[in-house]
Formats: sequence, structure tokens, C-alpha cells
Amino acid sequence: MQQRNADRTRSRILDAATDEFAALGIAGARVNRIAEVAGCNKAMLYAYYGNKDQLFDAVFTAYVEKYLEEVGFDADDLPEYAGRVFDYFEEHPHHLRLAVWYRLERPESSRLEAVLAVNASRLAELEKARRAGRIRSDFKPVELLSLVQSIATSWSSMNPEFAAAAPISRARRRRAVVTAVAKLLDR
Amino acid sequence: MQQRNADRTRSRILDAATDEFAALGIAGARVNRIAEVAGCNKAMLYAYYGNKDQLFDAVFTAYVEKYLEEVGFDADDLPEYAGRVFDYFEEHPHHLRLAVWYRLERPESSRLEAVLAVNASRLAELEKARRAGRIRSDFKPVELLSLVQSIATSWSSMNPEFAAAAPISRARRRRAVVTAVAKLLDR
DNA sequence: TGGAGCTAACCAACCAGTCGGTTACATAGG
DNA sequence: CCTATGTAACCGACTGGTTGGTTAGCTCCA
Repeated sequence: MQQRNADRTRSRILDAATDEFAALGIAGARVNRIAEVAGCNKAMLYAYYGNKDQLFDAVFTAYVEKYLEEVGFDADDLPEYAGRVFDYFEEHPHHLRLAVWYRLERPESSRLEAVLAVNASRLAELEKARRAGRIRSDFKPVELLSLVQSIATSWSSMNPEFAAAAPISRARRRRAVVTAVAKLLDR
Repeated sequence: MQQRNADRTRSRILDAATDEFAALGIAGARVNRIAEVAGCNKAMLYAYYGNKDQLFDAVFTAYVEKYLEEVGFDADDLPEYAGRVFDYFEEHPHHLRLAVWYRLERPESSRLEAVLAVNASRLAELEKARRAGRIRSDFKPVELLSLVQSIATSWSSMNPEFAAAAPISRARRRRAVVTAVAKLLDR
């Protein structure tokens, strides 16, 4: 096994940082701990990623890319899209936490260009589907997208109170999400 | 004007702490800044509230009490209940941030008894309404409560991307929330 | 042999929390 | 009505420890 490998070190840092940021956020994360878990010196982290904030950006960008690629979008089948969003966050609970930290700890000004672009394109797709009559709903595209997004993430690890009060299987929770979105589209 | 007033100082600290914690979370909040904004010495803060974590608890408990009192609950009119939740967080955006910080930064073990109790009682009310035939839905009470909660908070300051992409009035957003919940209950 | 990969040691700034002492105020005694 | 006294409210200054970030230099490999 080679002792020096910049790419491997970079990705080890990114992995460790993902765990740390997901668990504790930007303010709560400790650079020392990230370096320790990554099994390298703290200075490497600064050599590769600049500083703590930029490291978080790198982590968050990597997550967004993976998310967009894996989940995709389908304006013509929003219930199943919601189901895929649900699945993704069930399998990557860390990523939902990252998204929430991002919204809380990042000023509104410094939003990722990519996220804004994706939202705009999805709104356009929804509008297109509406005009083509493939979506018949009184909701505007923005309203639909916002509602679908929150419904899809309504369960997840962010709402553990409910799970504690009345345990419920993953399959059933998924079904609740999918049918809820379907009901949204009824007229 | 009197120079010494324990109650006034306590509440000034609580107000300052509410702003600070809402903006920056527990890890991000600075005790010095809270004392400065409250216009008193940092030591007072420790005399009255113990430490930083306990101060957050005091802030959060105060918010929960206000929220529960102001919003109430109505198992027989979930759409309007969702509307009230929407209104509350529109008028107190700080409080939604507090709730999210709480979920992110507090271990699952240390959840407030009051919150758990309220959830349980609401689930019971929903179940009662279902048995009485006042709610006809395929969703279980837990599913309903979870969905309603996320729909009600789907807009709010937590989803600014959508607002930026397609601005939309508060009244219309409220209507979207209320009708979405109503659609959930259709069969 | 030169530069990229890596490290130990270091630093200034900052942090939550504490401590010894001071001041305003209520009240009791004269 | 005035003043002595006890005490709760308050504060400046400090501390031990931690933080994000840097630097000087070593080591490995092309």
C-alpha cells in the first residue's frame, strides 16, 4: 500500500468532514477531529480545501451532485419522484442533516448557483407539463414543488418524535408520502 | 428608573438569548454577545440560568409554551389548524429556526417531556375523531399529523430558494397550505 | 534533485465559566 | 426623618482550555 496519495487523502478528508458536519454543523464541527478521523494532519485539510467554510462547501457540493444524479426529477410522475426523494434520505440520513445545516448556517446570499438553477429548471418543467395538460392542479408550480419537497422529507430522521409515539414501518411511511402527493394532484 | 430589577434582567437575557440562539444555534451562539445585547454582565446569565445549554432550554421551553397556547389544536379541522401553524411561523420566524436547531443540536434522548406529551395527546384526539367518523382518511393518525406538520411549515423562511425563484404572496401561500391539507383528507 | 505530500510544533484569538469585590436598596432602630 | 446594616443584584477582570489556522522543515518518489 502506497504511503502517499493525494487523491486518497483528499477523499478521506471529505468523508470525515461529511460525518462531522452532518453531526454537528459548521459551528459545532471541529477541524482537529476531522483531521484525526481522516487519519492525516490538519494542515493537509487547509492545503486541499482552504479553510473550514470552504471544506463545508466542498462537502455540500458533493452531496448535492450525488443527490441530483441519484434522485433525478419527473414532472409527469410527482408521486414517484417524492418516493425517490424519500428513499434517498432514508438511505442517506446524513445528507438531510447537511441540507438543514446549510439552510441554517449559511447566509441567504451565498446560496449555491447549482441549487438555484435546478429549482428554476424544475419549475419550468412543471409549467410545461401543466400547459400540456399532463398536470391538472390548482396549485402553481412553485406551490407544488414546495409541497412535494416537504412531504417527501416529512418523515426522515428529522421528525423522531412521531416515530417514538407510534412506530411505523419504512414501507408504510413511503406509501404515505407517495399517496399524499398523489392526493395533492387530484381535482 | 430603577437600576436594579431581577425580573427585568432575567427577561432581557432571555430575549437576547432567543435572538442569538435563533440566529446561530447553540454551538454558534456566543455568551458574551448575549450578555452585551441584554445590557448586563455575563455573570448574571450564569446566576440566573446556570450555563449556556440550560439557557437554551429556557429559551426553547418559553417558545414551546407560547406556541402551544397560541396555536392550539383541532382534530376536526386540520386544514384550519395547518393554517394557524402557518400563521404562527410567519409571524415568529425565529421560532421555527429554534425548533430546527433543537432537533439538530439536541440528542434524541434529551427531548422535552412536554413535546412528547402533546404529540401523544394529539394522536389520541385524531384517533378519537377517526373512530367517531369525523375523519375519513386512509392515513393513520401518525401519518396525518406528520404530513400536516410538514405541509404547514413547508413555506416559511426555511425554504427561501422557492420564494426567490417565483415570488408568491403570503395569502396565497397560506391558501396552498390549507387546501393541501384539505386534499389530504379527501377520499 | 526538485517538488509534491506530509508532519510536529506552534500561535494568537477566542471561548465558557468563575471569583472577589462593589453598589443599590429595603428595612429596622434610634 | 435620618442613618446603620444585611442582602440581593450586579460587575470587571481573570482563567484554563480550546479553536481555526500557520509555518518550518522532513520524506518520499519521479
